[in-house]
Amino acid sequence: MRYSKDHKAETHERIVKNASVRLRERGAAGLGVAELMKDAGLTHGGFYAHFPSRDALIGEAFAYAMQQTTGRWRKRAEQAPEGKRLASIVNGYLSTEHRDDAGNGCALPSLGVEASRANQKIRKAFANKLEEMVEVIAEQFKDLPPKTARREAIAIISTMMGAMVLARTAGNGAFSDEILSAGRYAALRSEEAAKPRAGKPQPKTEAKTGI
Amino acid sequence: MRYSKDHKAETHERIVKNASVRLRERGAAGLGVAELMKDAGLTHGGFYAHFPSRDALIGEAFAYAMQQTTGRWRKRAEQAPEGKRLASIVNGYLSTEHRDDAGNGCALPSLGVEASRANQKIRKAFANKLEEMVEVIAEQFKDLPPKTARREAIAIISTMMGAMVLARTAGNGAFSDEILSAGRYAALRSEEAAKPRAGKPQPKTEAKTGI
DNA sequence: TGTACATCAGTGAACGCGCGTTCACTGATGTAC
DNA sequence: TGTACATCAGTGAACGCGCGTTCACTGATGTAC
Repeated sequence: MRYSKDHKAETHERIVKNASVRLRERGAAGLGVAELMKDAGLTHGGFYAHFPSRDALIGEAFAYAMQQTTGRWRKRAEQAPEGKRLASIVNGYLSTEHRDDAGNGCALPSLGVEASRANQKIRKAFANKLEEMVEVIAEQFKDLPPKTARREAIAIISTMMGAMVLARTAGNGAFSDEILSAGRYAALRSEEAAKPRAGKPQPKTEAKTGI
Repeated sequence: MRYSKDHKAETHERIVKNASVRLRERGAAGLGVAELMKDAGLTHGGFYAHFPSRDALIGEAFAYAMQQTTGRWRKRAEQAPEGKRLASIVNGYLSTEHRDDAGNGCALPSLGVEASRANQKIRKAFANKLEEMVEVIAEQFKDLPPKTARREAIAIISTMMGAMVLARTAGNGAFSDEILSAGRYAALRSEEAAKPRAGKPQPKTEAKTGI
């Protein structure tokens, strides 16, 4: 059979999107070429008309997951009314829906560790996307000096993604819900504490090692 | 050859310990039976005299990593002088040494995601160890009501492990160091903010979804 | 408008490598007598 | 004290399955004339 002009590109994209969901659900070790092609309604032989190798697809699937993630952060930051943006991001992030749907969720908790073990190309791309996320959050702290705003942003992202990983590890019962709740609390408190306000001293504890 | 009474048990333990380091470094997908036996100075055929299957070893390696992790948390909490315990834990955790030696480090950032994808036995064991870690940290907040102390503990652990994952993803340059620093700052600020003190209102932001 | 040919996304059988697993064997030392 | 036998942790060749990859082929539609 012969197909319309964009047919191949559409198929390619469908394979990558499916793979990106599976990648976030199960990690790279859980991705089989045959299964991915079946997901896309094809047989495994056609795979190499789209990708030079399985590794190449995994690279694209990583990239897609990361790009989708940063896009969503931006979108959410833009759509929420000013002053409630961080709360909107944090509450959406540390939700049971997000916890229970890793495949369509943020790439940081599902792929961060794997990215840190991957080849340099993936690591570098991942670090770049992380930088973007830091900037999106840092923009919510316009009153603070840039370095301080970045510090706040990094802290919030760390807390959110850490709580998400722990919540998923704990399953979906009371303990897991407690983790999500504690994470929301801490991330939003972070925001409170960071707002410079008359008469409220900045915390004095500072790092002792590692820099 | 014939060996001393404890020889087999010692070999078994050596294999498990090596595997646990490799597991934290590379994840379960990176563990090959032949390589692990070579690490222990043996040939691959003898593996099945020690373990019924590769999966069984991975289970033991998981358990060892988790048990070692909780043991260290306890030890560090006991050894530091009162009042500096949390700072000691946080600064030790979010150090470049820990970042650059995942194989001998905390099981949460290296194995948490993988545990959440593993079989129920590993998941359950992992969640139990996480509970222990929460309790170790919660004990540092003796002044707070138990539920609040747990919330603080969970927040600190989330921030620490999240920052560690992100720092490793970012490599070992300036951005990575910045993440460690921001994590230490936030985790220790969390401690400050949690201490009930006259005239200082508790933060009012509360979770909206997910519980 | 109709016919012959080219194109190329997709098919499915087959290959081959890596790796988990099996198994007959080894050989040093402990035990029985 | 010496001899025969039992034990069993470890050896290394071989098996076989899963899975990534290759390749000759298909067949519907576009293009040339």
